[in-house]
Amino acid sequence: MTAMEKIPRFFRLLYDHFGAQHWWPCVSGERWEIVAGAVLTQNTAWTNVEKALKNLSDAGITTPEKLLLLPGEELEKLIMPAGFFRQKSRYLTAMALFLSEREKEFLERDDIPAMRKELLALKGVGKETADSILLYAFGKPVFVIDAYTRRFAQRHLLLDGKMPYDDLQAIFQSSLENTSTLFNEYHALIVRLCKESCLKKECGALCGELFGPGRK
DNA sequence: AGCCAGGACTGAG
DNA sequence: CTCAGTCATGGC
Repeated sequence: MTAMEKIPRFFRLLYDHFGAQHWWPCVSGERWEIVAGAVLTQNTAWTNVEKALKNLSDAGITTPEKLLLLPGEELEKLIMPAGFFRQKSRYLTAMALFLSEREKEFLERDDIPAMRKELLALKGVGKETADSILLYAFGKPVFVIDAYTRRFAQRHLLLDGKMPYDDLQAIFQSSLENTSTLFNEYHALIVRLCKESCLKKECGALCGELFGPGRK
């Protein structure tokens, strides 16, 4: 079975086993919290991101506009638990500046490649962060490739886990109906699977049960 | 005591 | 293009 054949089938298996995940995980559901989380989670455990997000929420920073009123030093203190706080405070400020001007327009626009380029032009926004924002904050049909997706592709789709980002993304997107709800669920299910039974980069009994023998 | 986590930037080769 | 070094905290 080819990867393109496996991808839709494995979604069914995951969905039937775990059910709907309703991502992105966040407290308020505010768009800004999703965007901030996407930046803060860069190479950082989500438990630490949650602490930073709670600090921001408690401080009343729930929109890009409110963040822009906060002195940079204060911002650094609030997000400290998420690590890399000096860079990330600048990244968040740049993002807030951008969104305070373009957020409305982004909601209605449909030219995904153009929006992606604009996000990628911001300091601190790479492909994964840009795509997470497009999918989870703006509901655009973009498949997010992260460390979990690569692990899943390597172990179960028998692909080269370190192939270029856009190539791996193209495989997923050409194997599925391009809808944000599907891409949202699929990525969430991959994360759920990895957290549940792919710890230490190896799969437990569940993976074998769902997909059959994969790669060592 | 390390090692790692839902990356991205910079500089060098 | 690939690669190492850098950034920082908290949990295990």
